Amino acid sequence: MPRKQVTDQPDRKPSRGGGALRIYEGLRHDILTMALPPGELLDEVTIASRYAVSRSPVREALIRLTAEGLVKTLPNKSAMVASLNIEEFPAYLDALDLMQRVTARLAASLRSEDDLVRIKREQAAFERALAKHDALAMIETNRNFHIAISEAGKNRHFTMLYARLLDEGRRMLRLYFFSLDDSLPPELEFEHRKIIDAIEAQDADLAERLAHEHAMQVGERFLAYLGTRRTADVKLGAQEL
Amino acid sequence: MPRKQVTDQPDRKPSRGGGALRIYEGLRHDILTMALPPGELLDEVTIASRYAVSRSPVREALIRLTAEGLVKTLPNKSAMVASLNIEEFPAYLDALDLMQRVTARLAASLRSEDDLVRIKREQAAFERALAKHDALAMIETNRNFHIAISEAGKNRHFTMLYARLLDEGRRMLRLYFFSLDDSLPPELEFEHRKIIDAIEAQDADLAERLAHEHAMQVGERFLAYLGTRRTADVKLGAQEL
DNA sequence: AGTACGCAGGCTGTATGCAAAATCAAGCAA
DNA sequence: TTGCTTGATTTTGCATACAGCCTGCGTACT
Repeated sequence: MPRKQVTDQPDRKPSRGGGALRIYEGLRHDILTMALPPGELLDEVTIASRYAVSRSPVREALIRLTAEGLVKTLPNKSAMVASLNIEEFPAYLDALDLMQRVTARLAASLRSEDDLVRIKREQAAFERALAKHDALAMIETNRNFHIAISEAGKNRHFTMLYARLLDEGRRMLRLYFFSLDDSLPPELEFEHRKIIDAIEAQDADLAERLAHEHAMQVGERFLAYLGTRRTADVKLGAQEL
Repeated sequence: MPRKQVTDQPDRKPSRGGGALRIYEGLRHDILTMALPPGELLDEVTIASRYAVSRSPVREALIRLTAEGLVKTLPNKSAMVASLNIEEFPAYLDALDLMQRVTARLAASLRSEDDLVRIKREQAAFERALAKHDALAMIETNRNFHIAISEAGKNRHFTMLYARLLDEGRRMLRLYFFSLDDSLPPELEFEHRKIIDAIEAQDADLAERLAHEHAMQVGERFLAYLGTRRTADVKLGAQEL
């Protein structure tokens, strides 16, 4: 006879209500890691069969992702993964900079001891990912580090926008890391640590300035990546360009 | 014989896809105007019957509203209109102030002539609503005025957060206007005009300062409203308090 | 040859059906 | 009276059914 289930975690039924959430998180993860590249078509029946559910929860997940801006949908047509528009990069960087500055400043002023230990824990996770050259983990832990700072600032609205910006950025960072072959300029680690020190010392002005510099650094690195020309030294033979 | 339809607007079928949008906009409007007060239960079948559709498009609308934070939903329970949490007011005001400042500054720097005429058009609509003592129209045109400024700043992310904040604020303003019996201190009109002038003159510093003062004014007015005690001078008879 | 039309297939938007979960009330026990 | 259990009812979450829109291809016509 079938033995009684004691631990209820292992093969517990998807507990009514978990379906849509599972798909939402799955799609979200795949989009942010670029497993689903920008422009990829997300037709409902394909996704439904992939997750072994009906179209209803898929639809719910797509609606939520659309509301977050990660998915675009045209009426009566398939949804698709939102593309990252390079022409919006300046505006993106402006927004990221401002949020980074304001969250760092607020965190320095309002942090509790608990906030501090959480920030340090996230930074430790980031450094572990860095040591392992695990690009995906780096991106995710970097995001979590900054979110932890933002939450120490205790302003829901700033945290929400900042989280959206950082998630949007995850896809750009993914491109960047691809180009770096999963190794990373370790300055990021030191920049993070200096920010932590400023927050710990409750020096709001310093925290803001460091956060600003950090944002500028990230922006410059990404621009430098966009500037890399891998075919510049390829000899193209006799024809003149 | 039935005459041929030439104009296709009048009784055109809800054109497949309009259903969910109609419900979304309807609910959104009712929530923002407090026709649906915070905490109101939104059960799907009731709404579905009210809009004469099935539960599917209702569900879509509720999901979208939930993603926007206007509706809260607990698993396996009815959705409800999100409550405005008074304890979050300081954080709200911080966010509103920052967004107002940054959008005004950007608008002053980046505005085009078209932006300017649109801003002035929205302001004209606001002044008309003001003259008519139409509280609902005032609230809506005020929002549109500020959104127009934000869009002149040409940063999608700021505009998005700002729009959310202003919409959230519409519900608080509604309370405020209720207390004022639809009359409004006309300083708002002059504050708006001064901001427009600064944007027109492309004086970013001035625009930011005025926007900041405007935000502070609105915050103070709302706090003053919260401070009004209408029963303070009521004689309660013999019993000592 | 090139274009317009039509039809079939696929996909989305909406409606409906069904079962798990929650809520409520009555009944029972303490 | 109070608290707990139980059954009915309501409501959500998911599955399925159906209908309209879009696409693509084939065919006929210019």
